[in-house]
Amino acid sequence: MIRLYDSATKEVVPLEQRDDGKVSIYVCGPTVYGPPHIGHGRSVLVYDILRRYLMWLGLDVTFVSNITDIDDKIINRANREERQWSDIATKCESVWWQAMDRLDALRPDKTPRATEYVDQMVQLIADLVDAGKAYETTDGVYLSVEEIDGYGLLAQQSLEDLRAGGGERELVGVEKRHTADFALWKVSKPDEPSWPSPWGDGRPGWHTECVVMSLDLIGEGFDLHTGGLDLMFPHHENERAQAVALGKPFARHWMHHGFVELEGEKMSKSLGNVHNLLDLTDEYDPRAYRLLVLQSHYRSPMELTDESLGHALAAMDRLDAFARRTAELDGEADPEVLEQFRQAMDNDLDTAKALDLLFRAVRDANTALDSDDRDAAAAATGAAHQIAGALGLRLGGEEADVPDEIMALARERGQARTDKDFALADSLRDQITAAGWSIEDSSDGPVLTPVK
RNA sequence: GCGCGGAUGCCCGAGCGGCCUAAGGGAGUGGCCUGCAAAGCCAUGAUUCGCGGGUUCAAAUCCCGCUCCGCGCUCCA
Repeated sequence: MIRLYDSATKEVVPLEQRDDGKVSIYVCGPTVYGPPHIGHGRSVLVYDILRRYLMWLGLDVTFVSNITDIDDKIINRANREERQWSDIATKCESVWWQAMDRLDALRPDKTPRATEYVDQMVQLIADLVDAGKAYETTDGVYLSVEEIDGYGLLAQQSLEDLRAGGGERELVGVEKRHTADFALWKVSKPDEPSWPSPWGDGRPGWHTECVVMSLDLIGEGFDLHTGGLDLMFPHHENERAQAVALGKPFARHWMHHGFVELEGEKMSKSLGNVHNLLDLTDEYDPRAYRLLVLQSHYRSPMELTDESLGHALAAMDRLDAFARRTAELDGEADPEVLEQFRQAMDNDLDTAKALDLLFRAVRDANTALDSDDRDAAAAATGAAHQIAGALGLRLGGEEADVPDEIMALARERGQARTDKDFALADSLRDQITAAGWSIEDSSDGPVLTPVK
């Protein structure tokens, strides 16, 4: 069984499943108020890789990722730009999916939107109030964290230390009983979007959204809850607190991934060094980013530079060249390699090791082909394709349609080579190159590929 | 201030007590192959793992201190 680091226990433990053969995963999705940045990209890729691997193992995976389509940030932007908040949410959501598609991430099985769940959120908050775990103030409803067993589990800090805090805490909710108490319901100001509730018209707090949606769609005691390191506290802590307060079993396992860094600095909006994910995928083959994500461990910080992206691109070229060369081969994947792959992945998603195995398989296939051992080549090739597939790494790129004029030049060059007129052949090759194509002479004739 | 994590070759990054004379990728160099290339293959590269102590028969891996970096304690993947 796959073993993963659990942020709650700080140990690598088997991912126990609630139901045999099935895995339920809830990933905290984006708040749609702006374009996704490369940090979102890593998040999406990490969990896409996890999901594909579990599916490759033959498990029945239910993957839920929400869209937070109502939030202060959306409202603020709407006010600033004098637009409808819902207009911003809709536009940003479509851009989000566009970016995800470019990364070749599988769409979630379900994508609940917060606004579709307001009734259920109101119900949950009412239950918390009835249970004496939440209280009403003039600006909303708050959860009393002192009432929660084990609050601070994910924060890894005592309530006392949390209270001591950094000091820049915003002075919202001055009626709060404890600084760590958080809003379940926010009474809205005039002109703000609102929904009716027993505590006045308003909107749900962020932390309430994810508990309600996860429990509704994958149920109590679901298997895995994931997100970025920054969501551990307070967001996940607070989701859990609500479930605990109502005696509902929540996520059995917590997984958090590390940040993308740009030259040693965390990339965040406040630093202004945001790299738009769509810009990244415009400029680079998105597979290069996936490769980089695979190369580093999901919990480690990851450095992202033009240089590292360039290296990844070169590595992709190597994989693509391999795929082209082995396109005709067909055979059973080497079971020993697959077993090693499984062991690596089961060990807290050791994707770096998995890539190691992939590249070794590629080299083995090439070597076997060089010595005309087609059986060995086919076994290694099969393993390479299995691994790449399980990691969501598409090899070979698209079959390029070679334009007639390029084909004509290639044919002319072939004739020139047969005639041993190498000066002409070389000048034809120069023309082909200038037109944006590369030509390789393989044993099966020339291979034309567009230069990216 | 409190809590958590990181520092490995030219670059990115695995490894987390002996199998490390430290994966894999990229870049470099030399060779094989090729009409020449490209692709591919082979070879080469850290006597060393931020710094200083310590534990151990044995440490990149454990402990202590220091330096630098990141994350959380506030909205954030």
